[in-house]
Amino acid sequence: MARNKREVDHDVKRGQIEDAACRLFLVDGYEATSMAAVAKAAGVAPNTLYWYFANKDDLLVAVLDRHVNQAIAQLATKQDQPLSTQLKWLLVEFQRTSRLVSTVHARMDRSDTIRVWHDRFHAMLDQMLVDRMVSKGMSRAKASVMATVGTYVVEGLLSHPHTSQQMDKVVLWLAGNDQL
Amino acid sequence: MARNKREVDHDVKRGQIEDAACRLFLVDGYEATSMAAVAKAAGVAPNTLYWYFANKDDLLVAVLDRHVNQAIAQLATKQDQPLSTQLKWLLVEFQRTSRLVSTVHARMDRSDTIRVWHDRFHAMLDQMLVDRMVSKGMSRAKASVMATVGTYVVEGLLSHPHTSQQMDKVVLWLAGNDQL
DNA sequence: ACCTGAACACCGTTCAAGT
DNA sequence: ACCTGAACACCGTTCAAGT
Repeated sequence: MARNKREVDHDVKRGQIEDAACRLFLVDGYEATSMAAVAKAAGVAPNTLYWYFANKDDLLVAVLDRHVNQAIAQLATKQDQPLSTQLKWLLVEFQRTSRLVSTVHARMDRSDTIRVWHDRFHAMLDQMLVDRMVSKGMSRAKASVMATVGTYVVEGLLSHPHTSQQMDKVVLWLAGNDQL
Repeated sequence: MARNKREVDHDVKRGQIEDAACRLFLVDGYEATSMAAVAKAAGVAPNTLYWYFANKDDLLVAVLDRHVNQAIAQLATKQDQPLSTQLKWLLVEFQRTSRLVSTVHARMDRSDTIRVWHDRFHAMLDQMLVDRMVSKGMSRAKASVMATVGTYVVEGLLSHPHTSQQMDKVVLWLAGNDQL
């Protein structure tokens, strides 16, 4: 008897649950965060989550979309800065979410929802990268290869330990070679 | 009252459990395979597994070592073949275990055992690649960067869907650029 | 439409007891 | 030293019942 039934808008409450999940998934990781923990942080009973999300993977997708949309929005404000700067900013930005990258790959073949999201994300990223390189004068054939290479190198850098020097060297090579 | 106590050697039985786990982890994936399923396939009670392995991650490490040792042994017999052939063989070989690659990355920060194994594996692979490129006349500085790039591109190819044409193009670029 | 307490099936792991 | 049945704590999810 308090905050239920229309006292709070559906989307607002859904957003509050996403807030809690967002925070916990980043700090503790997806697998280490139980639905019970998310519910507690959001101030609801565990099963209430299932009114707003079909399952835990669905909640993950909502969290992922938040991160991606935020990154895209912030990147848009940096379009006129040098490309190496943008690349480095993107790396630092995604480093915070590197655990989620691993989680997505691990859950892809257990959850259709996650696999669809993953494939869509890569299609979008790939198109973005190819278009940029083509507009810089690179042939579409080469741009296609370099987009794939660039994506996987960044993913690898994110999910493996590195000295910042080694990382800088690789980013430098990438920026020079890709003509991003 | 049958196959217990010294009737079967410790290491042999441990190997039989690894056999079962190896098969199930590849077919169903690590997370989808319960310890109960491994035990059943090996013909023992679930808790018997814990006499031979400290926990599920320990069992995974044993399975991973099997795959790696097998791959190294087979690769050794191909040392005189062209490098692009070797690279392609390695890709196909590891493609069978691509789910385990994702699993290792996802479990790294929950399990010390897995993280240690992962870091060791990359150190070994990196040294192998760098040595080979240096022996082909590449500077150590460039070889270091290219080893990192090559490793991550291969990891990316393994864990993402691709047309075989796109994969061939990237491998070709890699073989040409790396001077592996 | 929204929320909940209680339950379900499953999981990795442990324990006490056996040989 | 090796093996087991039974139990434990936890998990994602569901159900019946409430407002």
